[in-house]
Amino acid sequence: MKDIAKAMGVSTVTVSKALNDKDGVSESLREKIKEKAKKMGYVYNPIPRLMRNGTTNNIAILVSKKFLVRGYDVYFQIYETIIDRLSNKGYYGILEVLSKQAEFDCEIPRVIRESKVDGLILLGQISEPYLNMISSQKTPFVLLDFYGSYENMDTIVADNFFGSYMITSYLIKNGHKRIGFVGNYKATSSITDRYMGYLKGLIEHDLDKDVHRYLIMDRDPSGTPIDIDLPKEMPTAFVCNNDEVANTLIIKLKEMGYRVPEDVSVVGFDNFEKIQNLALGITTVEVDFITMASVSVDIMIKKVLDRKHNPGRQLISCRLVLRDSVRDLRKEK
Amino acid sequence: MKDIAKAMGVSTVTVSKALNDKDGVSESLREKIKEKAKKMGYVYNPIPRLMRNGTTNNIAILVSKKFLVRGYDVYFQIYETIIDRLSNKGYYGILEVLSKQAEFDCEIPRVIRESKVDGLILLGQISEPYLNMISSQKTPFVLLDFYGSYENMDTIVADNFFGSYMITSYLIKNGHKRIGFVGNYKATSSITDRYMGYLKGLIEHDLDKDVHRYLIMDRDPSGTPIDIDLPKEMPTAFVCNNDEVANTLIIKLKEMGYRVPEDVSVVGFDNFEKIQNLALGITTVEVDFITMASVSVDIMIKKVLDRKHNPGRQLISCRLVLRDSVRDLRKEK
DNA sequence: CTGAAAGCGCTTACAG
DNA sequence: CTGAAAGCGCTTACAG
Repeated sequence: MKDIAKAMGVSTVTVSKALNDKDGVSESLREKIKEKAKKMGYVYNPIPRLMRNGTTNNIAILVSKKFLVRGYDVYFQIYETIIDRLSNKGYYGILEVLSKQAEFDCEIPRVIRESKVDGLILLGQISEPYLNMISSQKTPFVLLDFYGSYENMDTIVADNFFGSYMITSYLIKNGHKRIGFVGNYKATSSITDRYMGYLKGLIEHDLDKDVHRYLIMDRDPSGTPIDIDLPKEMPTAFVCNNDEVANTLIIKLKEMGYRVPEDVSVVGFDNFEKIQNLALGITTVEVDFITMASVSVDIMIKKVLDRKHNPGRQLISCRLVLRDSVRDLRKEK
Repeated sequence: MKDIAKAMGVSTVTVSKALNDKDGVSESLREKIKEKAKKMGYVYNPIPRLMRNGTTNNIAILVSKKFLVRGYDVYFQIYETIIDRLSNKGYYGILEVLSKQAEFDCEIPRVIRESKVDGLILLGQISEPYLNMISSQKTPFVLLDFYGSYENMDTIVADNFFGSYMITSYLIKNGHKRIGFVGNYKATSSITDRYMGYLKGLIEHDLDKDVHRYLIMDRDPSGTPIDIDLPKEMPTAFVCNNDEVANTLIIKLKEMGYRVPEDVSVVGFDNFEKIQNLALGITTVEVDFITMASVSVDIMIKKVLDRKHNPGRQLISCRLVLRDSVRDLRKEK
């Protein structure tokens, strides 16, 4: 800029105004300055501006390593959407992956330690102590795809409770009475809510008596996957906490000689496309990850601009997707 | 910093030295200053330092949207590794996704336009005009997982040629003589090289006569997937340009009544774990994406630090992974 | 061991 | 319409 000013015989102030399309320069001068700048190969340096307003234009996305599962890349899809949305709003996204150890030690994320970002999107459930550490920092943040009993936290989640209630009710409407649930409801708030929705469905129809018999774990409380153990007495249908587990279950059932849906019905959650790349289409609940990601970015940016912005818990609605993995038991009676 | 200086009755220079563990402060003073800083909730602002040395500490990862395929997230895996490696080296990664349109228009990526990064990792093949545009910018860059006939470009690729030659030779050793190739060898340099390795294998054993008959497209030249058309006369084995296509092919063959590997053998490429989540293990070539990602980061940072660093084309070696999708035709003779 | 001065490259508020 | 002055928050080279 200084060079341009010198070359044109004007001040840097004028150059700055010209290049930024601000008032205070004549049109003809502006044109000439812009031309000269291009000719001289001038590249704008955004750092000083950031320094003035103490802002970085970066938003961090903090995600626990345990959620980055190969082949079931729901979170990558969300991440991509976040990046896209941030980009549209003039921001940049910086991904920080949280190791188990770092989460356990409540290590301050590097993006915060080094003041690299204006805000933080926490993608996927993290431990409460870690969350407390984050709250004690000054950086504004939102929770995406999980929540806790925390007050005043802004979080964006799918309406898991209602979605699960819907699909359970659908099974019941199709004549199922013994319905199992696959998932460790203690692992994340999403699974808890899906379990609660399932329970509500059962309770409404007085089908909850033997519910504990049909409860199957798919991971330990920390989220590490474990083998699925089928119950001795088989239900006629399973509500799985996500499509991946539904897929694994179907493979397992087939290995054991059960046909799906002829012998056992199976429903999933998420409507994750690639998993559906099977002979059998899985009936599931569609989670609108795109909207979730977009809303989280919008809220995040509002919070960056106005620290007092505090919209609370945002629920994104779900939708039933009917496919071929449920048998209609009514027809046969 | 100013506040701390005032509160302690020293200069900001001393505070700066104390907090950065630089010489020129007595140990006792340093301790006191650090304590005070913590008490006052001081957070370091990295921007001014960046301004001084005109650096951002950010590296951009530029990837075309067409490579972000759900469920076959090799590039997400690479991206994650890059982030991790960058983090270890004190850098941050910023992802920019390139739309088809932006690539076609040779739009300058936003990270460069806004001087957001010190360097650029181009992940996955992009058009030559686009690459020319990138070269004409001042930001140093490396190519990851593709290359062209370009001079002086630093690129990191798997040894696709040799890997494909290995697995083709393996098929031939197992008695196969009519071997097909699945993949559009015009789509990316990786597929071209895999095709060339396959051809070399055939040529060495004089099996290349009817090679065009067994060449099957899996995508158009721009990378959009197309349906696989099986040849009228079936070969005894297929070399697929990646595991995903191998998987699709196996499903297709099964639908048409062929058994794998009893009737037809199929091999893949990449050794992408999740795709292997099938009843049948696919014999394939393992591409060491982790090393590729790490090496690309190392080279990138060296280039940032020294613009003259120019190591050229780096080949990362591949490894055969034998599983169950190849029939040994020798045994039966 | 300590600090006054200058500077990183830009912008803003103000005076002319 | 134009520009001199001050400042963003830190660091470096130098003097004391």
